[in-house]
Amino acid sequence: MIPIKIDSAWKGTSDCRSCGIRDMVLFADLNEQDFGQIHTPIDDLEYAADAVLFTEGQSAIGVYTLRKGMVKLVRSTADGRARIVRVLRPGDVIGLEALATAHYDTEAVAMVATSVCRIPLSVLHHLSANSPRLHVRLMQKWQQALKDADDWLAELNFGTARQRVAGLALKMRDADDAQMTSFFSREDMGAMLDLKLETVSREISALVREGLIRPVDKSGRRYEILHEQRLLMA
Amino acid sequence: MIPIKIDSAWKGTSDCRSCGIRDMVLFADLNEQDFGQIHTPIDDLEYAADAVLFTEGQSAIGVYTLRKGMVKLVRSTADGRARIVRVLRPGDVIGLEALATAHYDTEAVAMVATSVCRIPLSVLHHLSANSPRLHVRLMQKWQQALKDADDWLAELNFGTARQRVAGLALKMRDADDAQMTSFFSREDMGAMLDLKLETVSREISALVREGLIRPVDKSGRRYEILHEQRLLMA
DNA sequence: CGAGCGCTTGACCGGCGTCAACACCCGTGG
DNA sequence: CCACGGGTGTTGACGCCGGTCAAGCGCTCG
Repeated sequence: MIPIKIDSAWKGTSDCRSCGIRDMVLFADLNEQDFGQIHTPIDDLEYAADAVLFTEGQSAIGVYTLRKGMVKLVRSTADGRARIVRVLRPGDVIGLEALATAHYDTEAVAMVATSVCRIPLSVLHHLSANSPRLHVRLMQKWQQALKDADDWLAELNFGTARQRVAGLALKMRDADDAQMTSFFSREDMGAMLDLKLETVSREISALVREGLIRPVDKSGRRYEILHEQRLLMA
Repeated sequence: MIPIKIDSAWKGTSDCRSCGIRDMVLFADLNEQDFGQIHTPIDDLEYAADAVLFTEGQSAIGVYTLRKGMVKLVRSTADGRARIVRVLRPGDVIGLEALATAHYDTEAVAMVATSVCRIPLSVLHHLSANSPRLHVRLMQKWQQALKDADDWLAELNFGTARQRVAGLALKMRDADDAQMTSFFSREDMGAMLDLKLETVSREISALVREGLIRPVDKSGRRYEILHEQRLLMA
């Protein structure tokens, strides 16, 4: 059994008013009056790759906003296999379910060095009842999470191995540069796509050989998309 | 191309105060004051099997509560295949996403004769801001929908054909009688589990042959669970 | 009673899983 | 500076699960 890393660090409390990604996140359109109602500090936290933010079933402290990095949501099946249900990226909210149940439904693991801020449940409960602005944002985040979940099922877990890998390449494109995309360890990709790591590796090799994508590093994590149309077609 | 059935009927307006399944639904703990704020009628509707409640991308009138029957949520992939992402049962909410976007993200189709009530968006927007009781319920429904979505991905779309069919049998057990379970057309089951209908049929036959389940009708839709433990194990 | 649809079953084939060898990168220590 | 070792990714050989194609069966409903 490999010990679980909890390589994390507290980085101070956040001043959300000056947040660099505030326009993407829950607090996007709060006003001064709303901020005045926040009486519990919001912590900034950083996690190393493979660090665990929280585990499945754990009781919840707060809800996280992902500022930088990537986080995978992992479910363990009854017979012990691990399934990655989604990957979250900057601007996404982690652990929304805690608002309803005060427990996390899935395990959350940083895939690279990651920074987040953690908003206490009490703050969100108070504001969601008293700030229509947060209320609307919250609804949007729920809707986005549900749509993402359905997308993963409908687009990435349906069809041939080739279609799945191609689909993942397209889904994981950089926000700022649509030609670049990120892959993960072949094992993680397998857990996302319900394929074995050897199959993932083979399909990636095939896409490279046929000129649809091109590796840009030696670790097999970053690729350039050369032929978007042929990736879409399968 | 098979024409889409829209075999539905308006059955009057609902008096939610006396709803038979009120304790399961959004309006469970509204008080008289809350009901007083509902100024738009809530319609009761019935749909025949295969009738379409709404299509993917359609602009939304309201959010539905499923009173009786079963509804499948269907996504169409880029290359035209249909994927069933979830099946909803009595007490579930249909089309929650419309609260955030005023559009439906998936197609909803009745699988059997089904009755629903439709709550106008305006009513929910007003009440979710003014009734903390509805607010809490709404959050629970979002959380449940997201958990269901993740469950489908992690439990029913992972592993061998046998595991998937067994998993579906367990998931579709009756609410009031855990020994009984419902199946669907073999084609629909294939679209849920990412299997071909022949494979679904073969796996069901195998489970019957081995004595884990037993058919109780001639149409292949209702089965008795004889050996829950062996279904769980795969 | 016959047509049509959905379910089952069989034979065959191909894609993906399994097992294994090998390549490559990188950190460590001689 | 190179030798070594472990971890990750790639590639090959082979077998099996599930897909494909097709035939046949049993309901239901004209």
